[in-house]
Amino acid sequence: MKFKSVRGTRDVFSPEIELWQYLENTAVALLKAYGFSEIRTPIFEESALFNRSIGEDTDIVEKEMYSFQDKKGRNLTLRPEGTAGVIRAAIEQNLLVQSNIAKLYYLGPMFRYERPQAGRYRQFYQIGAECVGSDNYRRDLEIILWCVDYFAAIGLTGLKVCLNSVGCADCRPAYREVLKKYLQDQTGKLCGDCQRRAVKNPLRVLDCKVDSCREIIFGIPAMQDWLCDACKTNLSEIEADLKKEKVNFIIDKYLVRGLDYYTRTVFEIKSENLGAQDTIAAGGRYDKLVQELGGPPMPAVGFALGLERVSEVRQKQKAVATPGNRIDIFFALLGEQAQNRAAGVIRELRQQRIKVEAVFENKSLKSQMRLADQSGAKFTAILGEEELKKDSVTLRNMQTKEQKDIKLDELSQFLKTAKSEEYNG
RNA sequence: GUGGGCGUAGCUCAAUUGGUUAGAGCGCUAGGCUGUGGCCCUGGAGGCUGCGGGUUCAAGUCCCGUCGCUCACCCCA
Repeated sequence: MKFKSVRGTRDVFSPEIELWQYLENTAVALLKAYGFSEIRTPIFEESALFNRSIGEDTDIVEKEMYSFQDKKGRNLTLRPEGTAGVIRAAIEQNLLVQSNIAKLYYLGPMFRYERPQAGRYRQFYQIGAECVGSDNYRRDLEIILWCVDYFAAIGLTGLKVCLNSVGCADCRPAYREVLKKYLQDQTGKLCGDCQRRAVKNPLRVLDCKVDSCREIIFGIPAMQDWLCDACKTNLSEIEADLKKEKVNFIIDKYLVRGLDYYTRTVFEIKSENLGAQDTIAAGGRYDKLVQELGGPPMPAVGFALGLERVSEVRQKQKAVATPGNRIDIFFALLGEQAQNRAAGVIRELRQQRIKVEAVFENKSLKSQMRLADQSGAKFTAILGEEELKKDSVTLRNMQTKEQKDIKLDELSQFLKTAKSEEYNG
C-alpha cells in the first residue's frame, strides 16, 4: 500500500465514529447546561503564544511542538493544547469584560510530537472548557463536577479524581526555594532527569517515578505546609464541597502538572481501565495567564479531556456498542423501470430525513436482500414488475418477515407512523 | 529521545531442523432457490510473506539495515 496515515495519527470511522458523535453530543449538551458557549479558534497560532503560556522549559515546548515557518517566514505551531488559543481569542475579541465572567468551551484536534503509545497520539482530540474572571472556589468546583457528571452520563466507572494545590505567586516561590535546597543536599541520589529538574523546575521532581527518587520525594516537605492562607482556604473549600457532593476523590500531594501556567487547584481524573496513559481528563486554575498574554488581570480555571482515551475506556466497559447509523428503509429494485419509479420517492423520503438506501446496480433480488439485511434496515421495499403495475411496493419487515403491499404514494406516511410508534415504545 | 515485543489474504492466525504451486477460519462474492436476507451446501476472487540488501543449490523461515505497528520509560489528554 502506497499511502498510510502518518505515525501517531489515525482514522476514526463507523462504528467508532458513532460513539464519538455520542460522546461529543453528550458533552456539548452538558457544557451548555453548565453555562458554557462554544468558541472555535485556529488550529495553528504564533509559536510565541505557546512558548509564553505553556512555559519555555516544559517538555511540550522543548521537544513536542509541530512548529513550522509559513511562506512569509512567520513562526507558527499546530496547537498542542487548547487553553492558550482560547485565552488569546478571548482577549483579542474583547470577550473578557471586567467583573464579568466568560465561560467558553472548545473541541477539536491537538498536536504533539511524541512517541505514540497506548492512548497517546500525535494528533488527538480534546474537549475542554475555560471559565475566566473568577477566583471563587465554586468555579473550580464547577469544572471538576462537570467532569464527574459527564463521565457518569456516558457510563464510565472505575475513575479516580486526584486533587492538589500547586500554590500561587505568593507562596510557590518560597516553596520552590525550600525544595531546591532540599534537593541540592540529595542531588547525588537523584536520577539524571531529576538532577536537571532540581535546578530548572524542582516541582517536577515530585512527579518522578524512579524508585530511588521516590524515596527522596517521600521525605520532601509537602507543598501543603507552605501554602498561603488563601490557597489553603481554596483547597479546603473544594475538598469540603466535593465531600458534600459525594464525589470520590483523593488528595495527591505529588500531583504536579506539566504546564507552567497552573496556580492553586490542579486535578486529574484517571481510569483504572487504561495502560500507562490513564489520565482521561485534567485541568486546574491559572490565575496569571490571562494577564501574561496581554489581557486584563483575570483569574481563570479550566480543563481538557482526551476523546481517544474516553472512547477507549467506554469501549472496554460497555460490551454493547452505541446504536450505529442504521437506515430506515432499503429499496430492492428490479429493472430500469423500477429504478426510475423509485428515484423520486427515495429523494422525497430523504428530504424528510428518513434514512434510505437503494440498489441501482442490477443485482439479483437475492443479493439485494442480503445487502438489505447487512444494512440493518428495519424495512425493505421490493419494487419489480408486479409492483409497478399496481404502483406499489412489497414492504417487508425484516424482523418479523411480515410483508404487505403499500402504494408508493403512501410510503412516506406509513414510515412516519412506524417511526413515531417506535418512539412511543 | 531510550528500551522490549511483533510485521504472512480485508480480519484472526497456520506453514516440520531453511525444501515443491504459502494454507485455514471469518469476511467478501456467485450459485444451489429463473422474485426474497440470516442457517446449510458448492464454487470463485483475493498474497511482490512491510521494504531493501546479504547468506544458501534453496529464505515466509537465518543475518544486517530500514520503515511501520505495539508496549513501556520520559511526558501528557
